[in-house]
Amino acid sequence: MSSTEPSNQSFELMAAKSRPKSDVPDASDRVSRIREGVTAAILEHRLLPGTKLGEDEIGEIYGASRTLVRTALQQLAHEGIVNIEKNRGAFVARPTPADAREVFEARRLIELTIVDHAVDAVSPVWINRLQQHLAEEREAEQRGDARASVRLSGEFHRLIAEMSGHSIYLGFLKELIARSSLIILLYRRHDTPACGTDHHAGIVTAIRKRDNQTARAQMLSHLNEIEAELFLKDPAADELRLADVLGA
Amino acid sequence: MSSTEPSNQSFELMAAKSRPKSDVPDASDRVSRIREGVTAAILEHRLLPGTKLGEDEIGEIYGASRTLVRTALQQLAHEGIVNIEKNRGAFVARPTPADAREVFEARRLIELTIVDHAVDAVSPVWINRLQQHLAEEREAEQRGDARASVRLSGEFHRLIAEMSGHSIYLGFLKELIARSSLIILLYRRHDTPACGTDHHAGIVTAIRKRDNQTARAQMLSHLNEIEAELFLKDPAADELRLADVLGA
DNA sequence: TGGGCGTAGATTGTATAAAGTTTCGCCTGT
DNA sequence: ACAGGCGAAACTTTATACAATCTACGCCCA
Repeated sequence: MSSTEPSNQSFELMAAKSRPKSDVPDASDRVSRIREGVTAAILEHRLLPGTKLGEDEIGEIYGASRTLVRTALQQLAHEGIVNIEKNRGAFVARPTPADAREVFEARRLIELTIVDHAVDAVSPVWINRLQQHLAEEREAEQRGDARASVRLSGEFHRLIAEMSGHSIYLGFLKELIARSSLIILLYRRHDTPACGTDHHAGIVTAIRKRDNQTARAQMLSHLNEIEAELFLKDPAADELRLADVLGA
Repeated sequence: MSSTEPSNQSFELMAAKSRPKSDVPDASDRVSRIREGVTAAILEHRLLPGTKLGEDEIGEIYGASRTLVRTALQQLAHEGIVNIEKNRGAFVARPTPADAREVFEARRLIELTIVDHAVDAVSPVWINRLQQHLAEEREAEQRGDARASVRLSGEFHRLIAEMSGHSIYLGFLKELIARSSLIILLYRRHDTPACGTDHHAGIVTAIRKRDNQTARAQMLSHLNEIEAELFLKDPAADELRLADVLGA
């Protein structure tokens, strides 16, 4: 369970195992399919905050009944990237600036600790996987594929969390990364240069050298830089301000 | 949203608002009712790890259809206190010693930070509420009410998290507290003296004095003491060892 | 007598239908 | 012309029925 090698995910194993004879190939876990599809869309900035996620609509896309769609949406709501309003439906979450500050504070706290564990767990296999990931990031960046860049940038942090072997931190960080993606989409300043890949490379180097202090420092400055690129004033839409001032 | 006063929870407001005419008094949110009922049972050590949570069974208890029960169980599974096995059903989670170590490490990390925020947010209203809670704890302890003691002990930590005004830490800590309850139930050494109330009082005193360092130190030693009372060797049941060795 | 196989019962997974709520358009009255 | 209210459509929520799967008991055979 706390395997530190970059092994296959457990749910993949379970999926393969529990597919005995059904003629539908994806019968393993269709709700996971939906959840990961929507999550990927959010991480790649294809789904914008506030977008309505109708049950029929999604169900038709994935060929699933609303029962399955509903469970997937509830899981996403628990992860904080979807808001479910009673009798209204599910919407892509719209984090407030206050949420954004909380998310980044939590990321600093958790990811600095994760980096420590990652340094302890360093191995050739992991270094290999990290550098392979860096290559993917660079390639997407050169290709100008913004969507892939955003997604890979988040996956880098998740990779280090997996490397730490700390499943609780990993779960927490998954949530924080997904919310960060929404936050960046909402509040990033207009002209943002290619972010992160160099920082990521520096973090990997420090981890490879088992340089605890440098790795932490690099991660901290990386997160701070991301947050510094944000403009955390009241959201652009005026309705939001109204909702904040009057309602909750 | 980030109100630092001990106000009512937002969902309670929503519940009250969306109860216009229904003749059923508990119409607010029956799935929450189920979820909180089961959670309370776990926190009070009435439900033991491994207990089967049949859908029909729970549905009959709460007078709800399986649809709602299923929703509640899925939420609990996401919080890590219930395991759902495909085509087998839901069971109260049985944390491994490795899980226990992760939970307490995460609690140390998060609760030390939460205490800092709580010191910043100190106010007469909050001090009042904390001391009122301490009184409840002492009373339950004198009364010899073990179940109430366990529950209140967890609620103390949640209270400080609410005081910090950091909703993300609060959500994380809720999960960790619930899992801690299961861990303590599974791994606590036989003879355990009345735990915690004195520590809790010390923490409140330090917070009241805005003594940052002392508050952190008290919280740290408190958590360490709880973990020290645990015997984190392989679980009593041998099947568990088998499952760990062979399966995952 | 012990083990393997098959069927029956029970339980969960999924889909569909009924019920309740919200929203939007239209119509009427001023 | 505009404000307010009524009504229908769309959607979510909840319940129920059906299908798939697992567990357990009993029978048969070696």
